[in-house]
Amino acid sequence: MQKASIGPKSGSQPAVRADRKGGRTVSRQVLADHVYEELLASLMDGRLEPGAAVSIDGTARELDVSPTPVREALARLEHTGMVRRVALKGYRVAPVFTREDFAELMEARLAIEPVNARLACARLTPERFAELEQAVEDLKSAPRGPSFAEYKDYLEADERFHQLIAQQTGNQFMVSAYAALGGQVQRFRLFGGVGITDAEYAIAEHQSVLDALAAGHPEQAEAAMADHVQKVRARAMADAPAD
Amino acid sequence: MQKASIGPKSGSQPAVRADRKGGRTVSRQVLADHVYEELLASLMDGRLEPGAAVSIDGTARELDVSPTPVREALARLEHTGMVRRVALKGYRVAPVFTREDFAELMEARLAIEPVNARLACARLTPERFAELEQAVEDLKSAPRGPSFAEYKDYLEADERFHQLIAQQTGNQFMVSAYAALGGQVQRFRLFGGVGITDAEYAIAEHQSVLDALAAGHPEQAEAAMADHVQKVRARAMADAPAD
DNA sequence: CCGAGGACGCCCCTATAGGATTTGACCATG
DNA sequence: CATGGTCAAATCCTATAGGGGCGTCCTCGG
Repeated sequence: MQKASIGPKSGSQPAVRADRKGGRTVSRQVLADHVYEELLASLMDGRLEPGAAVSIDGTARELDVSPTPVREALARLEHTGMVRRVALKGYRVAPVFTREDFAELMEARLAIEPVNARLACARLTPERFAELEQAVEDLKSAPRGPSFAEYKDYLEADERFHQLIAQQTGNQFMVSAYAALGGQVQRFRLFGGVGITDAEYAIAEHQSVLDALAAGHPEQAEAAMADHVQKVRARAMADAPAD
Repeated sequence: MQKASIGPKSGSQPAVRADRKGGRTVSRQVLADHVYEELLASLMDGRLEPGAAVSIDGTARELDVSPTPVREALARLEHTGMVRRVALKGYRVAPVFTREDFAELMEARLAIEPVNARLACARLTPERFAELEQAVEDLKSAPRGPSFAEYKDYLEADERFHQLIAQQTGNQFMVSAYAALGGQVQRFRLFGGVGITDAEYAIAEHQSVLDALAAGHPEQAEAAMADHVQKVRARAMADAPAD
């Protein structure tokens, strides 16, 4: 192994590296975690396209690690639905969504996200509310060019908003239920062809949710979120190529 | 390695075994899958108690495999919430539920399962309905002794009923959303102290859901399921030791 | 044109080494 | 005698290296 990188002298570098951030040891990183995050980032920003093979050995070479941590990272990743595994054949990036997949995804979001909004309303703290406001601000100010790279920030803020609400429920199960969907939603935003036309309306809808939360009206927040998800679905079903 | 089991002569047995079931090759099993299922079974039927350490090396020795497939199995298992991992410290079986955890779990079920019942109603096929009926029958006929082992079948049928409804939605995301909760629910049934007193009422509630499905009334099915989950919560919160 | 054969790549798993942490015994001290 | 501290062994996590088996692709000869 050992490509042209900082080569340990004999393949026995310390198994663990104390990653430091801001001069303080954050939490000792394990190689598999690093691989996981690297793969996740590639998945989420479109570097790894749907259907592409994710070779264990290849990834290991690329990241200059042995296959074992890559296997572990992929095993975790599989559970998110972003990669699929076929025994003895390896991993592939999950295929693009069909219209049916998308409809199912939105149906699931519709079951979960309005409830999240309602629950979040009851437990909202000022700090968390500020974070939500920030996310909406970022949505408004993010550049929205025609290429993916140009509105990556927009997508990121969108995802962040929904994630924050899930976290705000204070319910670990709702958080992970949303997390399971959120990754897919984000991937769909990238590859499913959600147009930028989405943005103008979506911002207003996010604002409505935020307003309801600010006013402390759980039912209204729930309704606003349901409305948002339904409209996202309607817009996407209209825009998306009839596959 | 190599304990006193059917010993391959030099540590190079075929990496793959074509598992046969009913005379036909089902799908070639990978060792990691076997380990996964073994661990899952231990977790679900109470052999592995909450808080217990799940050593990689130890499990490997016990199942007579090398650590690598165990690592992979545990990595997948972690995402189910049944085991927790601390970097460089290893895996432990997730701790017992607190009252708060339980409340959160039921809140999440309340968000997801009634929706499942409603969706399932629309897409119910006769075969699947028969399976649901069977599950309720099994609930009624399962022995309900005082020890865990004696009403294991009861718990299994209970879990099966809810799982079938999730599958019946035809929505992959709802299936996995429920799956994420189902494992925890099952574990709580084992360790959380859901009494057998639960059974008499629960059977009637399941029957109500089934009736609504049979009648083809989605809203009624949704309401019946919501009612069931709420009552399960109420009974458990009353029974469970105030921890 | 086509089929056989070999080379390559990949998955899966074993064996094993290194570093860290815990355990337990043993000894010195109050 | 009890107690605390220290050092060594055991245990565990983490990661690497390597090998077996299988599929695939490319080439080369008919």
